[in-house]
Amino acid sequence: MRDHRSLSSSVLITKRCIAFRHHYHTSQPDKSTKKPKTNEPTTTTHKVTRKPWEEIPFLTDLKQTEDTEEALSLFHHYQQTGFRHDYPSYSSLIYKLAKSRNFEAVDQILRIVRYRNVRCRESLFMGLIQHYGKTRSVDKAVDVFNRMTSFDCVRTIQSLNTLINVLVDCNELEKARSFFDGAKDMRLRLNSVSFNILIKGFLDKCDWEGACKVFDEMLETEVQPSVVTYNSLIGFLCRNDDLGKAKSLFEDMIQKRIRPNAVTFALLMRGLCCKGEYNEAKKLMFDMEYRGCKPGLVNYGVLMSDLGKRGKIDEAKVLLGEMKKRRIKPDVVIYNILVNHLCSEGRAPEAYRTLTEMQMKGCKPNAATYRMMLDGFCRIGDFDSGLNVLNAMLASRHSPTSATFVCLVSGLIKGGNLDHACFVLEVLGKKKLSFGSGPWRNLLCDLCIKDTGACCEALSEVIST
DNA sequence: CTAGGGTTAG
Repeated sequence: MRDHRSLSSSVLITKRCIAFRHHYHTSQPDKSTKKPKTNEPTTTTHKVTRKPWEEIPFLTDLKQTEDTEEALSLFHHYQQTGFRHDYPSYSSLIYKLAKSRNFEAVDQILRIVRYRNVRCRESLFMGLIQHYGKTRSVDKAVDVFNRMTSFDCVRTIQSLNTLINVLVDCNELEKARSFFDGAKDMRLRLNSVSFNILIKGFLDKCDWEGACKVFDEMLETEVQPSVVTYNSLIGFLCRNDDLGKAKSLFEDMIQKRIRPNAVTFALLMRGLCCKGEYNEAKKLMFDMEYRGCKPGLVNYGVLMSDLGKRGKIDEAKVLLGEMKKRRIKPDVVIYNILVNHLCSEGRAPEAYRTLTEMQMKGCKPNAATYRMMLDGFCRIGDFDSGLNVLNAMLASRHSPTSATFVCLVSGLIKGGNLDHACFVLEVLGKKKLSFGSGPWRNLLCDLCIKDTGACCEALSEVIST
């Protein structure tokens, strides 16, 4: 019972935020809104630490809108009331639009930006290139890169690296290479990051030789390899069970006075774990400290996930205690390791306690945490708890996969909890999510056994949309 | 901007 409170209170908080936004919204965006009355509890409690840009009313409002259409109309509304937008306005809006994949609107705003001769920062375009990368729109990403100088923006090696990275991630290694080679013509100087990205590209294709060639090229052009360079290579070798070569690279970097960091050791530790040498890995963790490198979250993560994989979750929990003793604050990933393995072993209630614990420690669960937790409850057939997690999840603006939706609805129907099944279906409909006809048929079968009208209506409603 | 413990999607 106690566990449920923290989740439902977060629902309440969100509701308050919405109410607050509504209030703020309807008032006129002139100077009077900038300084709200002091007896308004919302504004005084919400903005204890106020960032400078939050003084700008448009940005304050924009920050609280989730819908892109709403964001756009807000933008135009401010403009009509005589508010003069400047770079912070444009860039925040563009970020928001790009994040929700509304690229037509992005272009539209960019046209205004160019028309008004607003000087743009490089980071804006880097963000855009990355967003196009996520949608695998390679050509659009290249296009942004080519056009950015026309926005009175200085292009540095950072944007080129961003583009090369997007190309590599989109499996366009040849294109990446040609931009890499074109750096000189753009009067940009390749740095270690550029090389590291290319090396990653070859390693992703399991082309060790290719990666080594780039590495040699790096040395020839006198670009110093960094820890990251070595970590990429060592990581690959450890993943592919070549610990011997990894160790010699490790020696190589020390000889070159490039200091290994916590990640380097984590990679080697993982290599050891993969070979079943957990104890050696743990020894290495103590050894690293001796070598002047403090163990961090990554290192504990390696050990904990290895224990988890082998079903020794309780030992992993012991490590959690060890971390706390050493004043290393566990983060989401560490908690997720526990939640993940607890759930897959059918220990969902325990995982749930872990989830509430992390919340109490001020560590916010993320999409993965909620997904694992919800799936975990579905797995053991505790659909009411699952529903509870779903609510918390929605309150923090995350969403389950449609497979999970199916599982949850089906379970609720079978348990005779038709009201809640309807609720979940409505959520599904609102999210405009859907799934194939197979799952629908199964749901209908479940329903037919129970046979009720209300849920049938909900079903057909979702089907029709 | 690059490496990394978990996971993760239309």
